[in-house]
Amino acid sequence: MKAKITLKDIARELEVSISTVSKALKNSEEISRDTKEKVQAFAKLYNYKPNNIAISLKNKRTKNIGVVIPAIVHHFFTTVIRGIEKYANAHGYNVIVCLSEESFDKEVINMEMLANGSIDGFIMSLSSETQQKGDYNHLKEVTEQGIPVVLFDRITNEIDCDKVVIDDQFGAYMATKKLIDQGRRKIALITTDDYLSVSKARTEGYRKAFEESDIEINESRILKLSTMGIVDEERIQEFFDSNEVDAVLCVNEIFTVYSMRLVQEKGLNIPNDISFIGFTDGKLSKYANPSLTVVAQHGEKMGEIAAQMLIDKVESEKEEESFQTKILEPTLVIRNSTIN
Amino acid sequence: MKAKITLKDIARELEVSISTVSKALKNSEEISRDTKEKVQAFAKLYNYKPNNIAISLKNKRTKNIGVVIPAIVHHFFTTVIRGIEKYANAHGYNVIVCLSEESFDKEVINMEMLANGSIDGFIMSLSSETQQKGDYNHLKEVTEQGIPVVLFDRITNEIDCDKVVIDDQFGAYMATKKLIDQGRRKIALITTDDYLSVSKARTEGYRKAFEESDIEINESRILKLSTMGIVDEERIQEFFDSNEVDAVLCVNEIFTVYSMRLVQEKGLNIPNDISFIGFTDGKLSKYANPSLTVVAQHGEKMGEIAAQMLIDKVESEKEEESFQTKILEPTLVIRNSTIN
DNA sequence: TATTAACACGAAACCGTTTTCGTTCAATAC
DNA sequence: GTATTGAACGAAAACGGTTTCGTGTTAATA
Repeated sequence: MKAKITLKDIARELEVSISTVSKALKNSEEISRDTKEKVQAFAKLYNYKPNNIAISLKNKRTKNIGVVIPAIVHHFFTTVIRGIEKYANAHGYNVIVCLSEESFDKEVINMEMLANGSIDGFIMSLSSETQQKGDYNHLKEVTEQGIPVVLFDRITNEIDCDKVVIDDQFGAYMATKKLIDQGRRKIALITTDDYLSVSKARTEGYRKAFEESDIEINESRILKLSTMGIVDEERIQEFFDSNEVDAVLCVNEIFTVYSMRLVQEKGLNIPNDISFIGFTDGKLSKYANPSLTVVAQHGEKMGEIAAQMLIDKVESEKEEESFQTKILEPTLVIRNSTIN
Repeated sequence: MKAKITLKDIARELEVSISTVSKALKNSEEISRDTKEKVQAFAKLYNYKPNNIAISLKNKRTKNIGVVIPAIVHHFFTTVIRGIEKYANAHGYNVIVCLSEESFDKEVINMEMLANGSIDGFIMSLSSETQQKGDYNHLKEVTEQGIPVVLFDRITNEIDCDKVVIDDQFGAYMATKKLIDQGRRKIALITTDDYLSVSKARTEGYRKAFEESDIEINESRILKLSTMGIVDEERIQEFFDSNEVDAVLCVNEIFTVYSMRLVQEKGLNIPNDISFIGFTDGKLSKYANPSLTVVAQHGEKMGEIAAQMLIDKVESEKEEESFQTKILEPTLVIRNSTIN
């Protein structure tokens, strides 16, 4: 086991000072050509690599980004991580991922762990419990300490920071409108409780499309399910047993594919008897049978933008308190669960 | 913006030395009750939290685990991350995730970035390009430096370290055997090139089941696809056009669901005309239509075990060079793509 | 010959901790 | 009254770098 070599080791071997070695490796003008070559050759030979921790301590910069998300098994979040990774790595940053598992406490603990020097900034999406409680003190604390934060997807207006979201309301509006235009009138909405910022916006978009077309909404056609844990299959079953619907808009992939299978088992044909539109352009949608028409959220893009915003803030010297909210346009990906 | 408070700040305010503050906060016997109370109260008031970076530098321990995986959009890997996170967080460790995107170069770069002090150990699954090249020098280097490594799923025998895998051969054997027992004889295998350790093992299991039942294998029923990029839909199409099969074993979810839709479009009934078994018990399988019988890999469990093995090594003082390979048993999850 | 400037390098502070090893002072023992 | 002990605290080194500010040497200039 050959231990890592340090500046001190090189200095000792070459009988120069640590400062000289440090400067020589940085190709400083101060150091003679001879010495530089000697030091650099030696460093290369012994595969010297500076210790990141020491550098972090000195510059008060870790080149690490903390990402706190509610879950990782949701396709949308994994695509966002991918986007973050992509941009961050290209700019020399590492990504530390922490899962809140939709729990307020875990979110707080994870942030505290990371906030004490481990990272230069946060990219996060709020846990549903946090949004339900409406308690954002942990976020306030880090921003007050001067740690930049970028919120994405599940955001809050109570915190002043950069944000990236898609226009969820428009996405739902667009989808609902399409269903209406195709002559559907009994359009169900399967969503989650309103405290989730995205679900609320999507519900609004759904309502807006109806209002604009002067169609009355049948409130019993709106089903609100819990975000926690597994899908409440029984409630979905009941819902379809007791409601007549000719189209369904769902706020995530799982709700959609599960519902689709249910109505197929009842003997209905998709999309002839009933149309489906989901949110998130993931694999479930792509490989569903029939393949699913969805509102694409462009998670990877979102991740890249979030990373860019964060790194910009981290690397900008000035302390301007100007925050922006980027709103991405969702797009409708037409597949076979709607009439073409 | 209130900046983070340090030991020095506390020391100055309270007119004691830094050492005293440090000891007081650790409840050292050396410090008088009075002073301890004073210091602790002050620290609490100003929400003092020690700087992780400084501590890392001092103890040469970061409490960070580096995870390098080929991709994150595969359900299996996300479940493993989840397991790692779970165990790691419970033991005070953070998880730094890096994606190699199946690229050898990215794998090397990521490891080098992390190996210079950022992490205490690695948990990783090899990129397909790495397995293809058979070049493991980057792994050798970190192990020689004394950094513990745990390999999972896609492993190599050329590196001495702890490993966690499922018994892929047995998994494939079990699945194939089941199909044979149900009277299927024209069983196709859709897999990837043999350089992927897992694919190789699965192919062996497939062969073993045939040998044991004294059935000749029709080599044209084995389809090898690339791991890179997207699914080669054309080759799958051709394959089914030119081969007569009554059952299919696929080494991942995507291959399976795509093939299923294809044969359904050709008018075949699953599972009556043709059975399907896939690998990985993910959402695609669960929500496919019909729901998919799979060989479950227990990714979360795998992640937990990997994290446990790594942390054990990291925290064990002694330098015993003993490595173990944990082999998890896969289980067959029976759903509706096979005859019950 | 004395002054000066450029050059090449080293000493030391610093980042924020931990920890070892004094040191001071008062109380006790002899 | 002196030596010993222990309690309570501080100084300083260490972790591994970066960076500022000397400093000694040499060569060019006055």
